[in-house]
Amino acid sequence: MSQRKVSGDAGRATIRDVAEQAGVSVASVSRVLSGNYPVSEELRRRVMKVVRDLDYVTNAHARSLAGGGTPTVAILMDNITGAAFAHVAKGVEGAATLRGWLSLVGTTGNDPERELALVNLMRQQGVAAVVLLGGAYDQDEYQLRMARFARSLDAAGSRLVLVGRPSLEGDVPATTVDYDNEGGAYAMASHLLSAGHRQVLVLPGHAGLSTAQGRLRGAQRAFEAYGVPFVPGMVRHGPYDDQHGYRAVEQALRDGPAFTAVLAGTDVVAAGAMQALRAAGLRVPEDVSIVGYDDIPLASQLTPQLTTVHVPYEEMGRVALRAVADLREGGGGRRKGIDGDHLVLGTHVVVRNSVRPPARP
Amino acid sequence: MSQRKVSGDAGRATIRDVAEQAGVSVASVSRVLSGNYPVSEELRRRVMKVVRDLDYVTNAHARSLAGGGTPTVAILMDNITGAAFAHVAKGVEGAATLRGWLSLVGTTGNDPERELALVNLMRQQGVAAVVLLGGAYDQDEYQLRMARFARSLDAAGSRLVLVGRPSLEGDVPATTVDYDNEGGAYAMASHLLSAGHRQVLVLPGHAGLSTAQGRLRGAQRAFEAYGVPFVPGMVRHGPYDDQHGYRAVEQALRDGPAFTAVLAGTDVVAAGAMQALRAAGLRVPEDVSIVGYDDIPLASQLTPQLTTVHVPYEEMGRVALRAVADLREGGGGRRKGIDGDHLVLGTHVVVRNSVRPPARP
DNA sequence: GCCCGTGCGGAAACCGTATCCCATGGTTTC
DNA sequence: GAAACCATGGGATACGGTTTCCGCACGGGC
Repeated sequence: MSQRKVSGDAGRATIRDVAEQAGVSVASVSRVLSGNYPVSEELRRRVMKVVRDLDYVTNAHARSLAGGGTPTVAILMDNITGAAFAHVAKGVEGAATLRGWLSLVGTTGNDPERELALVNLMRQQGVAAVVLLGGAYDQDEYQLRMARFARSLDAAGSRLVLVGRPSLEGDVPATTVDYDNEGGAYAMASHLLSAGHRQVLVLPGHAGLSTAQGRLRGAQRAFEAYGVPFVPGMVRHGPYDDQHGYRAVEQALRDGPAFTAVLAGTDVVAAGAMQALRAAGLRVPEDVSIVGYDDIPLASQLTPQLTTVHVPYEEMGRVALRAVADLREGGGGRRKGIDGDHLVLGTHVVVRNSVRPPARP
Repeated sequence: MSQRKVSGDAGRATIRDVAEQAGVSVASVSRVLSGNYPVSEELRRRVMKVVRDLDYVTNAHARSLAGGGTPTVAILMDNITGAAFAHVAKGVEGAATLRGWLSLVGTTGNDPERELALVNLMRQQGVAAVVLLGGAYDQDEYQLRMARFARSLDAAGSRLVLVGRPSLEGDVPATTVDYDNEGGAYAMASHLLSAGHRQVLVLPGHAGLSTAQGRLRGAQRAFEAYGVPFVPGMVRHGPYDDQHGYRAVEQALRDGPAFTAVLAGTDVVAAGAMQALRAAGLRVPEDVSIVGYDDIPLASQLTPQLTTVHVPYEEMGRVALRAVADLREGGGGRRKGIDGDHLVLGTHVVVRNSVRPPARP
């Protein structure tokens, strides 16, 4: 009676167990399972029967160690419950699954420490790519931190992908997938201006956030293009949540300035703004027009349905994954600076029912 | 000049590189890093310096293989973008991160084949637990399939956790985390009935879905308790999306029967219903009352804010992870049938502004 | 001054799989 | 008929860690 391993004990069956029970060598089992080596029909049958009997699955860790293994992509974001992020994640995950890749998910809660810890954790896992989602605060420090991440991942044969974040300056091994944030805001503001609005309450988001800054710039440019003075006092910064939308509108209604339209930084902010207007007895869009940004499902679930900027979040996720997959298959040669490092997708205004020309007072 | 490995080549540094450069043995490096063995301060300093210099991280696959490794939990769901699922996922992920666990995510797209493939994939990964989210169709076949999954995972030292799904009959090694679905529906329907509504359009969801069935049963029981006949013709089955809510209401308004309130199966369905009512020129709640289920953020973003049933999704996620973590730490002894295999969390009605007593015609 | 206990570092045996290299037996070719 | 060849299967090794077992050096107590 051998000391090796009590048959039928807990824990999973190994390839050795299969080999032993089938009366073949370990190498043969491996070959049957991976199928990249000619084996006789007889051998295949014998092995597969034992595999089924033992309900054997290969150990992914061992396989990875030995060189094979399925590639894994890590998705890191602030918060899974954000609709926009969730759509990007869906895009990444879907594209990953399509080519047999695995997806890991981690949330940073907007904490640089946790971000660092997670990137390191992913590096340990030997992921093929780390996808970082969402806007960034504190630009200068951000650039340095990301550059470190990028080089560190690159050294480990992995790749940093920035989605919806500012791309990196200098010669940094990273891929950026972005959308025309400022252009979308420009178009959205133009839509309001061309409807005749001149007094627009602007809620771009948190002042330090890169996406908010871009959306504000786009709006400003539209005002300039229309020759309408852009009054800084009409801008209210704050987080991307409905409470901020509510409070900002509530306060503006109480303390001024007067406005005939609200340009919200996201659909969620617009939802809050809409509630505040209703609470004050104002009708949308008859009394006040309102527009959002992102085009998440919420936008079409509100009444009236929200005119907003469509951002192809899910496709950004797919594109991000495709980019790293291509890079990985395209050959190991570092193709620094080649186009494909920075992809920009278009945005467009989706016209629904939340905008009307301003009422003549 | 050794053939071993060209220093500075691509690929990550190994523990051997660190040992060599620090002039110590591999074992010492391992001991410094895992910290479960006394080492001198001098050694620690020397090793850590090289670790930083080389930007070394341990190889998680190798570590797992050797016995250690960070536990991983797999979250499998239909669709990441569903708000309710996302909250559960957040709960699981948060609790996992809290104890240093990793989270894998996969989406099944409601395809049993993909579910099977994913469960196998997770088994290969050696995950500590597989968490399956969401209601189930086709009860009898579901029971068999899950029982197989459960046993298969159990044999591999892993654990199946069902969240918001029917629990398994018989002696199956699985954990279920559920909420009082039927009770919530009972309370919600009672709320409408006690406000005086007698003609209620019921949109419970897809006829074959376990959650929809529970919500319908709860509503029925409430009608019985109030002595109000439950008219099957007032029930409209369909998917959990806003289009279904819209169409069902639109059609009922056109073809009858008459109703003074809508009992929607989810908040999203309620949002669609609300739109249809508005489109028909009816006011909510003055003309028609409406209630939802789930209490996702959407519920409080609609106007009027939706009265709905709060389901503690995020906590369910946390509870699910805690359950498997406890099981794993509590000792290997299979404690079949012990309480803790089936956890049920409470639900409660959240009263907002979408219900009024019916207008006297 | 010797002995023994203690503390720490090194060598080696695993973990489970993929793959390289070689052995074997039968078939083809000259 | 012998040599070369093909197809197939087995043994050994590498992957990058962790951990056990051992031995060495050092210091204190008698």
